[in-house]
Amino acid sequence: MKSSIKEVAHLAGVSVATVSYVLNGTKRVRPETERRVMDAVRKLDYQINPLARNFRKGESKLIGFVVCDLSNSFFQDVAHGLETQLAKHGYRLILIDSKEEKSIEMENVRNLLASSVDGLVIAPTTEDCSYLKFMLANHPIPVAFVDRKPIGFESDMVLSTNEDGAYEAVKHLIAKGHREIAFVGSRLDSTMAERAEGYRKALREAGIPVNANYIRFGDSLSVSQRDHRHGAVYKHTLDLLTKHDITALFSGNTLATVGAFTCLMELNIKIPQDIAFITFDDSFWFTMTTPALTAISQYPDQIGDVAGKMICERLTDFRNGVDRPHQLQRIATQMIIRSSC
Amino acid sequence: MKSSIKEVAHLAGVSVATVSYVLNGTKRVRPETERRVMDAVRKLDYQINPLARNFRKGESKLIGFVVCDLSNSFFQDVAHGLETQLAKHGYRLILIDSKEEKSIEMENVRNLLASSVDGLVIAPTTEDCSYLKFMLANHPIPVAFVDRKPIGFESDMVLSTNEDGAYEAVKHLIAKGHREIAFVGSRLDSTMAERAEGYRKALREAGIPVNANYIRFGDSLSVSQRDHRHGAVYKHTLDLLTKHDITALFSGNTLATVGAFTCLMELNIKIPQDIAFITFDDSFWFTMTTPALTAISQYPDQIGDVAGKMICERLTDFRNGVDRPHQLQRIATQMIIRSSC
DNA sequence: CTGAAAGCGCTTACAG
DNA sequence: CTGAAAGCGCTTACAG
Repeated sequence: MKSSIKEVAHLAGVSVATVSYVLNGTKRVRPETERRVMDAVRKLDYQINPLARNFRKGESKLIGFVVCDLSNSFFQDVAHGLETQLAKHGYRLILIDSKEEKSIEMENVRNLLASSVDGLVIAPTTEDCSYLKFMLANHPIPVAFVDRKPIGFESDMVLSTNEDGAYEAVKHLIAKGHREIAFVGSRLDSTMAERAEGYRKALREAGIPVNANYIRFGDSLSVSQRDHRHGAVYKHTLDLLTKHDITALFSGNTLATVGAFTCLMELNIKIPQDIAFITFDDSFWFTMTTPALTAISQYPDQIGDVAGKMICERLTDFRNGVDRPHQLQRIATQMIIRSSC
Repeated sequence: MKSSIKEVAHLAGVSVATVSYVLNGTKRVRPETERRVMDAVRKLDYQINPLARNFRKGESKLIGFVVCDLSNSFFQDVAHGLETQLAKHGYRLILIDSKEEKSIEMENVRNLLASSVDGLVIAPTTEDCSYLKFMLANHPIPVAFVDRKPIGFESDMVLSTNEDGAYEAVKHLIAKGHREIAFVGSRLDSTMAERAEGYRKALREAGIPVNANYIRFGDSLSVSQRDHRHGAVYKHTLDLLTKHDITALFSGNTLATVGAFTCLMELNIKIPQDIAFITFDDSFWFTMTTPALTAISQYPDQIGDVAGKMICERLTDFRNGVDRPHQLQRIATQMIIRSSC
């Protein structure tokens, strides 16, 4: 069975304190002593008991990632980048899905706090995150938000350059001669608002009047990509296509693209001949459609990576009692031109 | 700050043992005493310290899921089902990606053991899992395998009905009049072998000779779906299409479909007119292609769910000292007919 | 440079 | 039905 520090100490002929010191490098010991300890460790195949250590140090080495919608591959990629970054610092990731329900998100945070995670990364379902003020009142731990801006709770954030990316997309459309450009998003939240702002900015700069009727948002009742095929965005697209004279469509995210593209397919509208199409966020299957879709690519694992760094920095700050102001980092997007515009 | 069981005991005027008993329901106490304890708990907003409890009980309440390829949405769905099931039993999931590298998988298992997970679910990168015998020698914990059969280590498994599903797919093709049917898989492993066997069985039953040259497997050098577009399966498909007279193609998994379908698109081959196409495993984007793809759907969250149940049963078995034989469960697949055949 | 000892917050035989 | 106490395996002031 597993051996403990006591047996190591006994075999090495030293105290448990000394064993702890050499194992953690937390105090200088004589080289000769260190050798004896390490020999004993090897002989017994000793491994530190993390349960005991965590308990003693009052940390779990666990970071929770509360994701608004885990079926969205964007967040899976964020999780991947986050996990990799955290592993470098000896932390593990616990992933948990909120299924776009605020109540589930709150429950998730509560559970995670109850299992004493050392930090939290949150992709919030909605902007209102004031509940965190209460929940974290007694156990202040670092929190970083990704993808969406919270309201009612100040903390670190990492987001894509939503406005710039959208601006670039629409500028590209305008350069191709389009003036009747519509924007569809799966739902109006802070992120989609930023993208809509980039859309407006590009139009304004080109002297094209902004038509409020060309800007459409869905509801967010459903979370599954399957359901989005004939969801609110599908209907908006249908309306835009049949009752308005648009020549180009800018989709605010992949979820919206699922609905918009399904509509385009069903109406048998030729892209880019009949309509130009561009979408924010890239997915690997955008090359398997006919035509392949031009997209503003985000870098989700970079977002996760940066969020992980922020959390780890905060954690060492906490230990050292330093307190830095919250920061917001933006990860640059990039336009990938394919065949849809 | 956080209060401890001692303060609760003090406030309630009882011993810490009693508090522990009522909190855990582990011994009968007088209703009156229980009330006093619960009052104190409420007054202090006391929450049990899981770090201390885990340490004391020698468990972490953590289950590790070591995934051969986390970028594959199939496994993300398995993880989702697993997580949901484990949560019901008070366990949390730690997800970790092996990127289809055996050495990373072994490293992951080692790390997870070092953080003392209570159980392990593994989607192995390759069949050889004999390393587990050594790693688990000193800390025997329950292990369940998903999706792929291991060799060299006996444990519980949950797999899809690969042979039956493939058989059904090929029978469907035969019923449509096809006789020159090729099979492509991303890589030859136990799962793909089972699917190939279903393919052969359907042919044999229909009296169609099995042409060994019609069965192709890729290598597994790359993990990313993007790279599979022009990977080994792409080349096999190109060869089958240009040098052989096949009329139908059965793809063994989504990764293979990425390569095969890309090839079909690039050669501008009309599906199903020029060639019929069916694939094992379903993905939501199969409705966004032209045409929509007929698929043998798997139920990954059910796989995860069952694996979770198995682990939890083993865990209670361990505690009670019972030892049951290992079991293999199969989750049924279902054919979803769309427009590609 | 090293050790004896306290203590982290629980759970659980054991005694009454 | 309840409590006093041991002990899980570490880390860390403190003393020498």
